[in-house]
Amino acid sequence: MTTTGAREDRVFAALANATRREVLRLLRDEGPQPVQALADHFDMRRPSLSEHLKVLREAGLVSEERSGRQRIYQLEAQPLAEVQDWLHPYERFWRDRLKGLSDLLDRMPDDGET
Amino acid sequence: MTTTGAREDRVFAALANATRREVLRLLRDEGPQPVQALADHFDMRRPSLSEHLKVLREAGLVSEERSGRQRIYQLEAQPLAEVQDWLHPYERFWRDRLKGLSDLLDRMPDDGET
DNA sequence: ACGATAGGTAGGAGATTCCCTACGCGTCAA
DNA sequence: TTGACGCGTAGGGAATCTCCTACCTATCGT
Repeated sequence: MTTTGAREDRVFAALANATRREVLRLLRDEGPQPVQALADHFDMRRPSLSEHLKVLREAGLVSEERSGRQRIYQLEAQPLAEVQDWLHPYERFWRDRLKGLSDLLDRMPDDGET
Repeated sequence: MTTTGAREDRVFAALANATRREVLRLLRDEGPQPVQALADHFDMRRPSLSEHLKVLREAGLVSEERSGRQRIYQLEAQPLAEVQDWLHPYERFWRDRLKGLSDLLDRMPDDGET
């Protein structure tokens, strides 16, 4: 119904690469940009960056808008909102855990396992 | 400074697989379990699942605790908290954007793309 | 029309992923 | 001790990833 898992696969896989995460950061911090401006930040040939942009596009994380002979890329944050939704059911876990842990450590000084 | 990106690579890569995400969900919803109990949920040989567990371990997403000849796996949510932290600077983006979008959709009923 | 510029696509090399079948190691029950 | 059980590791094969060097199309300036 809502998820085959395939969509999330794409988003997470897109995020599993430092270059692509840096592209997202650049688009977030510096706004929409053409490919060349992005490419200047990387030690990589432009066609390789083009493929990273393709991965990001197919994950829905960026969109392109043609402007003359340039392609202006823009951040599309919706898939990231979905990641946050996915994360949500785990939230109580690290809350409970960290809170309970510090609590525990506070009141039982005997434990000390490896 | 704080990140080479290598750690985040591992976490995102670990999450970029439906089997591994399902393992995390099982550990979250059903609590700590030995490998065999997890394996029962998948159409996959046990050694393959073992490798998925290894990936999750190396990403810090699960921990194992030996109990006799069993290995009890447990969810470790801290890397997910780090993912949420990573997500945070993007949050304002989808807030702004979705608000503007629903606004737009509300007042232009003509759209109808393929 | 011509050359330069912006950027995507083709195809290939090397690494990595994801599954498999063997097999090895430690633990429990007899 | 012998065997069965729980689980990891070795090694291999097909697919995918990530980079590269060509090369192609479209647009701009002259």
